[in-house]
Amino acid sequence: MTTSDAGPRALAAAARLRIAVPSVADRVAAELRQQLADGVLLPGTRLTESTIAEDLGVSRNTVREAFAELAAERLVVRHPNRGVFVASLAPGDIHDVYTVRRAVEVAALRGGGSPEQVAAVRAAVEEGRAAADADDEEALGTANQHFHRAIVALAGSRRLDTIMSQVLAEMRLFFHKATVDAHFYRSYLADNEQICAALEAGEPDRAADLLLAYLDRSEQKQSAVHGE
Amino acid sequence: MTTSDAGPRALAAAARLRIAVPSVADRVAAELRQQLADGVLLPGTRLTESTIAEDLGVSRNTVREAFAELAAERLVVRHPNRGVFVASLAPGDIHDVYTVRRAVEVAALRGGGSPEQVAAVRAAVEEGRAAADADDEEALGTANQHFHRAIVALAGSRRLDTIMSQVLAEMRLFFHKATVDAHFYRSYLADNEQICAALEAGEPDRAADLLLAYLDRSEQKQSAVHGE
DNA sequence: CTCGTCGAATTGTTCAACAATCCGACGATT
DNA sequence: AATCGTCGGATTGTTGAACAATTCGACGAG
Repeated sequence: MTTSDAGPRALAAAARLRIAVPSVADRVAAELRQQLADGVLLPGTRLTESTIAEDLGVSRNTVREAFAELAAERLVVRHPNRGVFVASLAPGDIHDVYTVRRAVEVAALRGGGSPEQVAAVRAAVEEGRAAADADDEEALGTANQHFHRAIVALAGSRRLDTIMSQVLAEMRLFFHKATVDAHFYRSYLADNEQICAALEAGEPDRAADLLLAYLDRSEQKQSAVHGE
Repeated sequence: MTTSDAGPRALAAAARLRIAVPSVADRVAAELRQQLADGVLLPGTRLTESTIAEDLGVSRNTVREAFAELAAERLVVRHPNRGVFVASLAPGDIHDVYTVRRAVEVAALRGGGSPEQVAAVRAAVEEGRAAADADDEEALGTANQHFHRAIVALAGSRRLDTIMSQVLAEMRLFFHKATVDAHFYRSYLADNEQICAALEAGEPDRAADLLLAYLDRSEQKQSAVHGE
């Protein structure tokens, strides 16, 4: 046996270290998730099993499993016997999503957090500031997500983290309309700074109140942009 | 065409009314969920695809789809190439679950709620009282779940409701040990009554504080029962 | 006693087939 | 002309079989 074919062995080693190599269905789901986040697939778009199976060179059954993953994350909806469609959020859904965010983020923030966790929040704030200086709207958006993810991470709960991830993924679905406004995220910079400062000052309750006000404002903006 | 074969047509009618008839995979998932809740399948048990496929008279692929559903709900875990196992919660997971409950339930309760929603909470309290009078431990447990579900329902958020449903489903997985103590749920009756009363009195914040204390106590009890 | 190898069992994935369902188009009836 | 039923194509839901990849335990060599 020669040493030239490092492929299979490297994968096996990775599997042992990382516990597992992602399955094909997982990779398909990841690819679709990416396209959803990038806005390649817009809300309401129909996803045909056979088409995607061909495009990605996998079996229709595998695509089906990927759909199950995405449906569980609410990124797509299944209409029995009709197909799966990219999820589209109604005005009511916007309020619903923000209700979850208020519950999760405020609770996490109110609990304070370890110095390292607080430092992560600070890092996200600085990341946003840097993006703003560079006029990089895209980086500004992701920095904002990092900020809110860091806040939830304060609670140190795996389940809360995944809930937040899903909510953010859902929001990316209908954020594309909003990002046309270049000043959209920028207005949040000051809020993030204030919240972070309050947290660092050992006043998590005040920080939580600020966050609550921020979320209410954000919801109003989103609702305004999104139809009535 | 005769009128004797009402089968297919009845199903079609149901489909039109209910939007859809549950798919086979959904029914398989429901069956497994039931067995998990009933304690027929204990944590750590391995679920073999072919066995379940035979037992339920469905295809292995369909079982696979059902597994995907359950995995998304964290009721089972997939070990790649090894199989799926009934999820078992470590001590850390208990705290994790209660962290989610504190975030979700307290936030929902603090928001108050419509008179009908409050009435639903009251109904759950009375349901528990009746079960206690009848010495029906099982009914007492489900009444308790109804109570907490009703609290979350105060927020009127579909997403929060499903999150709560999943958390409760997870808890049923490791509650079987605890229910040996006949007085386990009974001790919660007074708490529920107090919380409900505060809510009805228009003091949601006080109710939330009571609930918070209740959840902390509940977590301690669970941790004590469950290993260290 | 440790290590490597072999083999059985199970999972991951594909493929092909068929029933059930949906949807649009076409045509008949009023 | 508009409405309604019917038909046919396309897609999904589900099955069954097949095969590669992987795991795990057992067996045997050193």
